Amino acid sequence: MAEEKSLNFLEEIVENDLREGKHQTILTRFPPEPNGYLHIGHAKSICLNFGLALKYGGKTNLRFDDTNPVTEETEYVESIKNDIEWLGFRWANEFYASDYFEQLYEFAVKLIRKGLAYVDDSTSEAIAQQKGTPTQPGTNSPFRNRSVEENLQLFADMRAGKYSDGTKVLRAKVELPNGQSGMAHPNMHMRDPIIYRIKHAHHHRTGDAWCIYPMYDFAHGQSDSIEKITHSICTLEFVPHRALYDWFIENLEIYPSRQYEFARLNLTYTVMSKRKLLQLVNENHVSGWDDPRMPTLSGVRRRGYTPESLRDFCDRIGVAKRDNLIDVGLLEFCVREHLNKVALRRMVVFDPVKVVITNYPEGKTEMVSSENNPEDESTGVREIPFSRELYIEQEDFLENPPKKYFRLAPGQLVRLKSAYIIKCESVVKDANGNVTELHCTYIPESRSGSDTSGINVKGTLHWVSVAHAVKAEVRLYDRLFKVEDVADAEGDFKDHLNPDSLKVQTVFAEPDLLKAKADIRYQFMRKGYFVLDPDTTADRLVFNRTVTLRDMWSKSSKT
RNA sequence: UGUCCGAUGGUGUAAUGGUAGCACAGAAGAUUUUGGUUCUUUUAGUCAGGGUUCGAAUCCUUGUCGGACAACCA
Repeated sequence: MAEEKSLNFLEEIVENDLREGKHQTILTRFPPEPNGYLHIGHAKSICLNFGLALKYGGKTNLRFDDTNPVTEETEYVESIKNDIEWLGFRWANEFYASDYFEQLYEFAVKLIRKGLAYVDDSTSEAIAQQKGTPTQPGTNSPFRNRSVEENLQLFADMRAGKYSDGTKVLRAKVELPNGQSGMAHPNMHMRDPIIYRIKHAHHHRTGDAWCIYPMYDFAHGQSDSIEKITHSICTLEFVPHRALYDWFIENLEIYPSRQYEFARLNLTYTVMSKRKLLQLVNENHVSGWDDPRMPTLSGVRRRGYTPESLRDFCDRIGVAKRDNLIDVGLLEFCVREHLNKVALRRMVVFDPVKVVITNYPEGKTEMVSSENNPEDESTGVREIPFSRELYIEQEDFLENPPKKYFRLAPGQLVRLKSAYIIKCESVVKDANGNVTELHCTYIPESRSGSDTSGINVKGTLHWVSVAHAVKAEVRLYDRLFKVEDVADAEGDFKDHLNPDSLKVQTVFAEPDLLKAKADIRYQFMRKGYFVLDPDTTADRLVFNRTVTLRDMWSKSSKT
């Protein structure tokens, strides 16, 4: 019997609605504004909206919330669609809030007719003034009591382009239950909110057809309603908007979509706001939106994260209404877990020291075979050239090793992965005392697969044959920020950038990596998971480190 | 000083009046031709006070703490 996973609060709501017959099926939507790139926080929302529909046999629309022409561009539309598909989801319909401009306009007219909206000539400063503060009630606009006819005419004139930007707006006219002006509403959003503003701007889809555009509050809920979205799921900062959301639906007498809010994702050692990410890009702290250190979907994709691991992550973090700060270690766990199963093992030496096997014939090369992935036999084996001169990692040799050091040391034995057991006989140093070569002997009968030596060694090292080594560039990434909770840290968030978040080095790889492909994941044995970067050219291989391997040794040896 | 939302191990997330569980992280051990993987074991929690109840993480109440809200942004 499979253990049943408990439901999150949204699943409970949906199951209740279905059980009580409130809905026969559910319809959700993912509503990005095309003014930036998607990040992991959006992935949580995408997995939630699409996941809920998938789980309960419903559908999900992709709807671009494109009501502000000055910040929105088609370029973003394309990247957003690409990211959602990459994550593995398919939308039922591709819609745009701008598809509904005409209908939204009619909704506004209806509100005016009902005496629930008015054209206001106040300046934006005056309107801000009228709003009051969270602790003080607002005051009425002097234009609040214009007649329906005048408002109708003025609003039509706004649409017709008779007024310049900022000179007039359409405002909802909210009344309190006791008949008093809504400007005294305890919820700031209910204090006669602006619902249409004049912007003589070119829209990415409607072009110059409009010079008035609806505000978010007058577009989102109505768009949900038009599409008959059953569950409109958004983040916590929209909680105070819900009263308005419902107010419009009620007064417009349209399909009652319902809004539900969950806590957005926060991750340690990074930032998750479009504004801050944009700043990192514009000020060249990163190479672009797809810099592998960025939490954008394009960034983590380039970094080598898989859609599977991201979906798993979103599944594990859960959904609730309390603020949270997820340990980025959980994300790393998810990607390691997936990559461990699919990545092909390869050997790459990062900081080489030469090993000369003194009893191995000069000029001889033999091929040893090694499994591509011990987790998946179907991936088969590959051949690796072995010869007299090899590179191993500098850190795999210590002249004076501590007690539980399983690697190479004078007189000590180690296994070279998929090849022979060797013994360190002597150390060659330069004038400065730096180790330049290790002279070793190998045990011929210890060959991998036909080992008759009877010797058991504790350590196994990766290596590459000097004569056959292929040079490559690796880009090693670390956390973008030095502090766990960047948003909570003192001062400007950029003060906390990690200066060592990127290290580039040239490494020596086994020749098979010449055949590396962008869609194949690799584990450089004992070093981490890597993926080919698009910067790769015909004569330069470039790899991004997705994540390191879990490393108990460095952890315990540090203390 | 207002309204709204929230508070469970280090981090997340369950338990819906009846044994506080799971995952990550941490620790210990076993296996291992990756100090990886895998497998055992293990540390650690209900914000505080009062109340209702046979019984409270859960209900009531007061308080404390955290967050959101005053863009012609979404």
